[in-house]
Amino acid sequence: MAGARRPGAEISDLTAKRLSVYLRSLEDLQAAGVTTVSSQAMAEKFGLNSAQIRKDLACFGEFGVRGVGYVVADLKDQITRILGLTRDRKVIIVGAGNLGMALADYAGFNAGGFRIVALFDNDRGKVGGRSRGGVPVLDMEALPQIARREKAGIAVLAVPAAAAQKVLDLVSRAGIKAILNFAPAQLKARPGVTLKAVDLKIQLENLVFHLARAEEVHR
Amino acid sequence: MAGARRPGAEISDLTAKRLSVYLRSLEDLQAAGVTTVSSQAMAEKFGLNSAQIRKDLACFGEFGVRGVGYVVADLKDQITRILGLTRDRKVIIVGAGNLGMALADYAGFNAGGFRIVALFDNDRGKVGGRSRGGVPVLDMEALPQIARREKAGIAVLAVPAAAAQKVLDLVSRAGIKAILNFAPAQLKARPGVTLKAVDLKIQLENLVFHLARAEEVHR
DNA sequence: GCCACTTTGTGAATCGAGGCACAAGGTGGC
DNA sequence: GCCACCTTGTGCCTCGATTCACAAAGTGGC
Repeated sequence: MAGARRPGAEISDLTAKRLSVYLRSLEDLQAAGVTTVSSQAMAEKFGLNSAQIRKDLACFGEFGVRGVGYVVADLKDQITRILGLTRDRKVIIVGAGNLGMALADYAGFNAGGFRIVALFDNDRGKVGGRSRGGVPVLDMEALPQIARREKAGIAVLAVPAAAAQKVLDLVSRAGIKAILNFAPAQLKARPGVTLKAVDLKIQLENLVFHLARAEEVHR
Repeated sequence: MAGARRPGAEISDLTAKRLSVYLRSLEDLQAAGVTTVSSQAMAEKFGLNSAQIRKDLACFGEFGVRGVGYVVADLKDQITRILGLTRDRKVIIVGAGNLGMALADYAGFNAGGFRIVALFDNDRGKVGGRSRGGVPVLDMEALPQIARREKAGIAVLAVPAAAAQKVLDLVSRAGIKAILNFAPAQLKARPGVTLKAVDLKIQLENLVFHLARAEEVHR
């Protein structure tokens, strides 16, 4: 049975994130020549509950074979399809500072269906240059036009916090519907736009919080 | 009633993350000259429920004044103390590739009580150099010694996925108890070590998932 | 000093995610 | 073809997080 989707079922974001994890694991398994895998085996591999894995997968159809498990190659294809990774996606990065430049060249970003087409900055000194990996730095004013022409679906914000909301509005108006924000600021996206934040400072502070608690108990 | 902590109460990680968000907001308010703020006002500021904010704060004592709200300066100090941000923390970064180098110079990482003392890499070609911002790149073999001498509390992993688990074990053995992992891999930390993952690929894939769903509905 | 008003702190209700346990369904041996 | 065995898919339960709603407590005006 092919791809019997259930359009009504609302998928939790947590489930979607786990699907990415499963996919990565399946790629490893496939590379290792494994052809089938049970939910139990996958669960042990990364400290999850096997029922959870089965439930996550069951959201989208019945991919498993009872008594056997899941066929690695099939499941990989299914998840790839579910996640929408069947076609390439173009990404633009706004902010050509340290972080923006590094992200532009970061291998993890330019693989697996993602391609970074341009960096944007409003600093005339940076415009016209390229990242070490060759991604061009363009003027912010060209963003709407380029974004539409290239059909960029995703924007990464690597700008200072103070500018972030303004830039978010700009890229939203340019028709981009998915945004990854690295700026340390709580932004508001208009409906229909998906906004994810990667807040490094909060992550660090959270680590310190755990450290401080551990020290306290120790005392 | 100064800092009436409740040692028994277990604090959720979600609460701790929100405290960081509150702290940032309080800094803004203080800079803007605001002296008191109500939970209601903060809630509106970033789309949260006011009861949640009050409950988060109530975990650690009674900081508010009924009928008035919270005194911005006091609350800021309290949260700073709760999060353990009263003293500086030294951070090491493992992996001097694009990402590691960028993180070393990233302003958000070298502020607010964090200081990056060194990068480590096992590539002899990189060892001996410095990041643009001046952070030295040292040999991986020196890591345990340097980490202990500098009393580094936090390690950031910016190494390839294949090496990540090994590096995690190494820094754990060096006495580091808090680790931020950027490698796209599911790692296992020993008990007593806090491990947080920032998985950029999963974030991107998650965005694509939302895009794909939106496109589907559109059709 | 008293009262109307505001906002906190918190018990109770609600909601959602994760885990358990088992019936349903498929496989391979004979 | 039948049977013992294995693993999926799923109803039910548990637990924690969020939200609601209200009594308690402080403020400012008069």
